[in-house]
Amino acid sequence: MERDLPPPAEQLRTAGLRVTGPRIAVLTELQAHPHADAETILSASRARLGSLSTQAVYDVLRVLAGAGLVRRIEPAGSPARFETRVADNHHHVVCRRCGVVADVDCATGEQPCLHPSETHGFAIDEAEVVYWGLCPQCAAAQVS
Amino acid sequence: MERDLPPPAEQLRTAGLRVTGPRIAVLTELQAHPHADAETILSASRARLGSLSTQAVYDVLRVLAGAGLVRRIEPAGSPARFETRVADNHHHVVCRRCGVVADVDCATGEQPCLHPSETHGFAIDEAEVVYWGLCPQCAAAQVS
DNA sequence: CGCTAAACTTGACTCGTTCCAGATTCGGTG
DNA sequence: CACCGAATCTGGAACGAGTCAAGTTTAGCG
Repeated sequence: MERDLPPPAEQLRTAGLRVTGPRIAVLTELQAHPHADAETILSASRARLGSLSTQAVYDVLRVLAGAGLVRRIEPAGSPARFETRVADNHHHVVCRRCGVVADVDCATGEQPCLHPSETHGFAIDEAEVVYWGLCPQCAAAQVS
Repeated sequence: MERDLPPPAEQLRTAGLRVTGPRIAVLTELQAHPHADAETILSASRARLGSLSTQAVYDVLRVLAGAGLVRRIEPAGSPARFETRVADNHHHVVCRRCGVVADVDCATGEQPCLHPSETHGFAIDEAEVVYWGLCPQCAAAQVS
């Protein structure tokens, strides 16, 4: 499931971005723990570097998202989460109870539902699918 | 496109909810202007009633959503929006630029993408699809 | 018609995130 | 290897959206 990704420093250089400690720390952390929110990334990266400011993390995440190195997802009722799987068209399952997120490969090939029946004249460029349900742990907890 | 809905008071009674001014005002406003956010609903309902507290609107919306009379949607980067189309399985197109929302009927029948390739053991009960793009107005504005 | 739980009011407050301004550090080109 | 501008820091204030808590009103049953 985890593909080999180029090391963070190389990713940054390829994207034409400066290679800095905070950026490497954030990218590394995100590759290790996908779907983390800003606060989680902050504390993990801070531990990794010794110190790191809140703004630095938000700045870095915005830059990385702008460069296409990370993707920002915002499930309803949850703070924004980030992931490094960007190239492939995949979707997410979100647990209604604990909010945990898992990746789901696209059900119907490449661009799945990108062609709705009627578009109202919109120029559509992305179809985002979120599956809602209960993760195994929460489902078990609910029964008992 | 707009189906005949029972009047708000009747909807409330049928759902076993008390019939109050704020609830009728919110439902009426929402039927007239789907995809409105809480703030818009608040000011419109306030105008309709003379006065209405912020909290009342959030309370009413939560109760109505809980009773299944309205549906809450939260496109990323936008405050929560509400609509009265609840029974049918339909999705939304959201404009990246201005945030306007439009309804889209489900492309592939009843429960469209409700069966992803791999569920990671999740008990999935809903598939939510959001199409991202540009509305006709914003697309035109971008070209010029 | 009167009671009571449900609904509403008011106002303080949380959370996640952004912005601001100036001081400082640091990556990478010349 | 020195410089320059981008990146980051400190820390603060501010934001929008929504919630909590405690007191007051009211719908609707009996």
